[in-house]
Amino acid sequence: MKAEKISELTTNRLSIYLRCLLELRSEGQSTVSSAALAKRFHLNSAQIRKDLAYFGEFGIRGVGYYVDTLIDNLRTILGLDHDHNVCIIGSGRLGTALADYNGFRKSNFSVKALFDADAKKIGKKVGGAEIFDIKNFQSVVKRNNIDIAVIAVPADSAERVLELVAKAGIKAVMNFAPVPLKASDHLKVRTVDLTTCLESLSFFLAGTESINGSGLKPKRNTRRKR
Amino acid sequence: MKAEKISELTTNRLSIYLRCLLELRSEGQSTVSSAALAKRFHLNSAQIRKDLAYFGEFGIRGVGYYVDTLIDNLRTILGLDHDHNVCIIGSGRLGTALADYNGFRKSNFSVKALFDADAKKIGKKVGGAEIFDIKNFQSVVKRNNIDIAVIAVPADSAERVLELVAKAGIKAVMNFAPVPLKASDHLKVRTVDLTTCLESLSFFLAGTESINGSGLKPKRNTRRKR
DNA sequence: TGATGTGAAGCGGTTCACAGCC
DNA sequence: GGCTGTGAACCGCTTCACATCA
Repeated sequence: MKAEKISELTTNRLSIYLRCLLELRSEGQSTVSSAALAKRFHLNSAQIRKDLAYFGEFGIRGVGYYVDTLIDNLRTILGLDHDHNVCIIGSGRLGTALADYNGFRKSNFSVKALFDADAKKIGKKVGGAEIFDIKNFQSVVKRNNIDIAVIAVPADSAERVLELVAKAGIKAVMNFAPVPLKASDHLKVRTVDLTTCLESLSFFLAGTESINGSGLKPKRNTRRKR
Repeated sequence: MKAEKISELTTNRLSIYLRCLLELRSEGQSTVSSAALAKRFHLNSAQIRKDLAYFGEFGIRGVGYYVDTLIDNLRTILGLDHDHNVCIIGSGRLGTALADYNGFRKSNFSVKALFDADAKKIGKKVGGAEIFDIKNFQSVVKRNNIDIAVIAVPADSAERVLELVAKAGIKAVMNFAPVPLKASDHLKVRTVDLTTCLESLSFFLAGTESINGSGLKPKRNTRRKR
């Protein structure tokens, strides 16, 4: 049986839809049409309908969607109808910040453990979770029913850590190390690459400078033919 | 003059290529072919060539690319041939973690200031940068030549902060608030949405459970026709 | 009437495959 | 011979437009 052939883009949008619907519900709305949802949150109505229709017929023609039931359905689809236990590998600046970060603690995700190789850190607590020795990775993962791993180690350790994660049977990984880890079919990796993100912004800035400045393209030796 | 019609996907890849080339250089390689680069880092050779060719003819047929000169060219293209000054708005857990985070301090990006509305925080130092009152945003930005803003405030303040950022003339924004901020032509926003990322992983996990478990799809009321 | 669900068209990005050049 | 640069084919996602149904 194929895992799923629903693109990451779609699942990301489902998450956004859920968030939007929660906002609407908090405002007391009980139904919403795809058009209204789209206008309110700068989305595309056809895309909303298509994304949702992939999982069932949740809407009512002439009416729209019931906010409450659509929220329930999205939560089920996204696997948010049960809790997820998260571990963070690497308790440097980023790792501890993430452990402490509210976004991870809210909703259905709770950080159950951190890991490090540095003996001085082991045993300390960060945001309610203990730092364990990476040597005990597998047993701590099993004991705490951890199903999501966050990789927050330096680039050169990331590959090795991923193997460890895979061996422990974890199937979902959020990777903050600036390396393109290759996922297998049974292990999904989402890489959040802050450096790439910044450099991409820098590229954009380099382009705007030429607009505000001389009108020349930024200096690039870019004669098409030499 | 059009800003650029180069996709975000392309610029992200340019950043990756640069990183890969730096690694090759540190290993003493002086030339590399697109095929070798692709194989080594799990990329696609045609895509590498196409991405690079967009900016000039950097390669030599029969040889490949000179690592050194390609690095220089990529740095120029990405606007990394000069420094960028970054500010972080919101000095909560995430904001301070980012200020402290090495990834932001390395290379050409340096965090020059943080901002907050909480009087108790103002004046404190985080990772070498001071926390300023958000009221003085514009003047601090000007004084420090800040050209990139990181938004690390709660969702409900993000929109308001973005206006402030735009008004101060900043054109590049990295957004960690879970809201789809809409960028204008002159202001580029990159949103890093950790919640969406996690929920997308959760979706994937919900799908794999059916494989390991009963063979049934995860419980969704997904009869196509009712 | 009003909004969904969906085939079809459109579009952008990726990959192929090869002519052209070193 | 080897590898780049690039038109063309391909593929997948997005958007359109409308038949369908409450």
